[in-house]
Amino acid sequence: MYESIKGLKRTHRCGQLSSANIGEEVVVMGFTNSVRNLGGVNFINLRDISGIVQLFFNTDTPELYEKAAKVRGEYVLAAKGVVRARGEGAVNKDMATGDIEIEVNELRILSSAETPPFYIEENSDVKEELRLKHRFLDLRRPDMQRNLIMRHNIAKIAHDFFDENGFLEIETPILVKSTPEGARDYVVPSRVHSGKFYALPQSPQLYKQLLMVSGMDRYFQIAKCFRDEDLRADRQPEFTQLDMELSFVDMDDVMELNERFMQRVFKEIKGIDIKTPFLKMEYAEAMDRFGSDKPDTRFGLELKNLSDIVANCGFGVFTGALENGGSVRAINAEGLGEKLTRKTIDALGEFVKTYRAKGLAWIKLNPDGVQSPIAKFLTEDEMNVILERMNAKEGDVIFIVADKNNVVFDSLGALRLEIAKRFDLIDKNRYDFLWVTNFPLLEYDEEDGRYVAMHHPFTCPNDEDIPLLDTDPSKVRAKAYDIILNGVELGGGSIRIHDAQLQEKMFGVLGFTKEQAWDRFGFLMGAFKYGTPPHGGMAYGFDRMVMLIAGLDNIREVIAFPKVQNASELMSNAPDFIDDKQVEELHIKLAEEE
RNA sequence: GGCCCGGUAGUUCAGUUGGUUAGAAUGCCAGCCUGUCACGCUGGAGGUCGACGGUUCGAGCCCGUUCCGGGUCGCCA
Repeated sequence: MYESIKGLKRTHRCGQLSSANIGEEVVVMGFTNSVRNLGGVNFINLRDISGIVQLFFNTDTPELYEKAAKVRGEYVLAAKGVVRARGEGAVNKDMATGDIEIEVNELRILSSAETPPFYIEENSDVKEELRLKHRFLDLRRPDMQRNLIMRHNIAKIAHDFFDENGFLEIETPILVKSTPEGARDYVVPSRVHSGKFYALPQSPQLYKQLLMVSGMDRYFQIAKCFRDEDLRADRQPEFTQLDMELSFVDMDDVMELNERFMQRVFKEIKGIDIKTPFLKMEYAEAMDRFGSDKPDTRFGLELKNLSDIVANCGFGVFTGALENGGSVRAINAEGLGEKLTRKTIDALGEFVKTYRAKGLAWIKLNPDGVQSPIAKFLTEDEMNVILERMNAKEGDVIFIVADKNNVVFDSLGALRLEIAKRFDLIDKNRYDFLWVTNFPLLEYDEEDGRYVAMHHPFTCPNDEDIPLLDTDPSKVRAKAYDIILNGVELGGGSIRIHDAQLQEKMFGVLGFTKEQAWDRFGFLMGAFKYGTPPHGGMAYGFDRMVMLIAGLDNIREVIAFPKVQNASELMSNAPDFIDDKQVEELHIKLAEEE
């Protein structure tokens, strides 16, 4: 049963009303947040996206009172009435509209409601699984509404900012050609072309570069992207990029523009002044000092290389790692000696094992001297030089990992963050922006036995490194840059190759034959032949950006309808089986059930 | 694919060494109540202990398998 809205026009949102409206007749509509019927007088809190306002009923108007008495939680109501001040002692200071109420003279029940499976309230501690099954109810909660409002506001700033800076928003296709490089593609079978498939875009990369060839000059888009890879707290298979590309620019131009963009976002959303220019750090330095290409610079615990000191020591684990081309590196947990009990140190040892480190050596500087399981392998001299390099003093604990470089960096980089988190070393009020630049262009893929692009195959090498493509590709650095905020990769980009020959050469280094390269990317290289502006750009992980600015640590909190860990959607139950007829039309055969 | 954590009234949780009829809070339903705002008071209903199998005289608890959810490593150009 429901009543018609006919003839009623909403005049205010609930949260907009204040003592300034006293005496006005208003119409509000919303959800029933709570009912307090005292018998003879009844208060209903009505909620909409703007807030909550109290409706007043009593037995002076018996029919209205009876009707209001039937209202239950989440009923959708329209109420017409007069705003009035609450009496002395009836003011609720904890409520934004707590000094007023609406004395209702007309009530319509626009929709009744079953009792929801969980309370609609802020800071709900209900299991996420249940929230996601009833996401439409979860999104009634004020904190979720705030998150999506913030997301909207950031998107609006992006539209304004890029518009003001000469960018055009242009949509690129969702059904695209599958590209072999990079993440796994989501594919869509073609009905018209038997045996052929579209892919969903991992990013608008090729199209935005073609738009530069087209002379569109500056492009941006808030673009849906898809990658068929496993999820994380900050990763969804379907996600949103804030994507841009600019003609006639070099790295500095892209970075300067984006610093102004971030400055504007932080000013308007959080009222925070961000200082520019941002710190810039080369990839090699970031790895060396922080063991990460996205360092959190809000705290110390920097890595130090001990390889030269222990090169000839008596500890086989160290010398073995060095003989295999690895390194021995360490961090100093300054002043944490008392908190780092044997049990905690053992736990951290287990922690680094998840990053493939075989063990975690440690040196503890107790008041009564040095304590370390590896002390017996080191000469007094070696120990002293280590302590000196680590600036170690009483109360410190030094952690050492020896292995292949990538394992040392991964495990110590992660250990550094883990210690900071455990012992609360991070100033949560800081916003440390950082550009990481000069990435290697290529990395060697042991599995495939060839070089793969670290960023993507369209990234331009540093001008002075181009000759190295023929002699030592691993040494070539790229005109690539990532923007890091508090140790989280907000986005990244590069200056692109805009020359067909150089692009062809790049594919050659990646192990493509000329035929393969032209078959897959010919439309790009062909386009380059007709005159191409130098161009570059970047893309932000938009969901992640909103998450960080909202101070959250889970991306699902800023996505209206996210997917869960197995990439399904609990509310609609996607993905699901399709009709046999659909399968047939698509010319595909399904594997027999096992 | 690996590792770790979780699943008990609608919800959030407790449940001792394996032992009577599985509890609490809150929500829900009914009655009373004219200034509440976590309204109050009285009463009531509400359970496939994720599922399946095993051990046992006896399983929410132990064992195995499996499903679901979370975190993470691999993966994510």
